Amino acid sequence: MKSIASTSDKILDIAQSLIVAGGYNGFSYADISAAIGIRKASIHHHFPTKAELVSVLVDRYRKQAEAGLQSLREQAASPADQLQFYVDYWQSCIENASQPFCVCAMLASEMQMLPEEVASRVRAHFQSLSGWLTSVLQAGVEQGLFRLNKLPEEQAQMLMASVHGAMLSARAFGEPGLFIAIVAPEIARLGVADR
Amino acid sequence: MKSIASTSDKILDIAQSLIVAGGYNGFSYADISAAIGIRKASIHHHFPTKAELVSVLVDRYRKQAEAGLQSLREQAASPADQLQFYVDYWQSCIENASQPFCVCAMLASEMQMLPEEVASRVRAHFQSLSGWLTSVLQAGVEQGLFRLNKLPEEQAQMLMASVHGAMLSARAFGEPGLFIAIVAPEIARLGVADR
DNA sequence: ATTTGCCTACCTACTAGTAGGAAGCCTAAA
DNA sequence: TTTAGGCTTCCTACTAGTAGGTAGGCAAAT
Repeated sequence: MKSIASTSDKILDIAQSLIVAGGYNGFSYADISAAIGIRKASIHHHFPTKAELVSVLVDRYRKQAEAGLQSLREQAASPADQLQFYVDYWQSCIENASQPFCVCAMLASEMQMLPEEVASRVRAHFQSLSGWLTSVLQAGVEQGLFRLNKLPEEQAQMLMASVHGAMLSARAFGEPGLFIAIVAPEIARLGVADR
Repeated sequence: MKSIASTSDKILDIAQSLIVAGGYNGFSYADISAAIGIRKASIHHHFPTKAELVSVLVDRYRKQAEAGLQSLREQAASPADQLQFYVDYWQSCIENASQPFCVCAMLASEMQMLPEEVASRVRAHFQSLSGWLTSVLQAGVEQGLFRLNKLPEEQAQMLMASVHGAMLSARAFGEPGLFIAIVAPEIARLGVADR
């Protein structure tokens, strides 16, 4: 139970939800200020520049994501379950609107005009996510759970694209259920023959 | 040969490229002004408000897209070719960086903070695109070219998500070739057994 | 005694949008 | 044929508000 949340954590929390909603240019220090009842200048005390704030934010997000994915690989029974938990996580995020989009996917769409320090961190997240997916697929193949007709890294890229595209469609249509409707068949297809 | 381009067309052209790069909040009237050598106020003459400008822009984009997709269905030999031409179009756009992202996909990611008049138009594009894909898949099934294990509309949603996700990945990794690497196997998979 | 966290007060640059006028063009009446 | 009106397009000059960011002070904790 983490009852206390430091001011800088609160700043990052609200900034993250604002980025998820509207991207890098879709929020301002004034927005954060209004949301957590602190003056604009005080936010600059914690994060001198916007680029720095978002860099720290992405670092934090990456650390959380990598920890979560890592513990999934250690705890979940099989590679198939690991994938299932991964998409279930996003499904519930989207369904209850808590975090209805990946912050790095959001930022990736604005890649071309992101400060370089942010862009490189977003790229790094994409790399580590595709790496995780690749290794899960690889493990699944070795255990005879998956039968891929592509290399694991290629299949991982396809899967990742599906997940991000499904997020986008769910948002575009305003239908949260669309996410799992698109992604579920995609992962089901990896199974060998199946029951 | 359309040698002359009206001022309002030039405004829409540059606005579109700016949106593709940075989204709705990623450009300003000043940016357009600087790019085409006209004063800010003159742009307001053509498009009184930003929401109106982007609405007209999306309308124009939708008309072009629907015309293009429609003529594809009339001209391309088979449903398989139609899909191929569709992804080839985007591949070349991404490869030569002319239009390296769908303007509606870009706007869809910002859906939550778009003016309603813009949001509804973006939704409409997603609907007509998924409709086109559905009917092409349907025709392919009827001609014995495709064997789907999902309903055509479900398969169309999956395909659309793949395309948008692949655009995002290509952008995130800064590797244009990633787009076709993700999308090509996805459409190849639709074919019956194959040669 | 210094650091931390927040404040007031301010800055410059930029945002979308407005007011009003000048120049050119099209049409139609004189 | 000329001229008058109206429309289009662009301009300069401006507004109120917001952007990210800074300077300096004050109080409490270390």
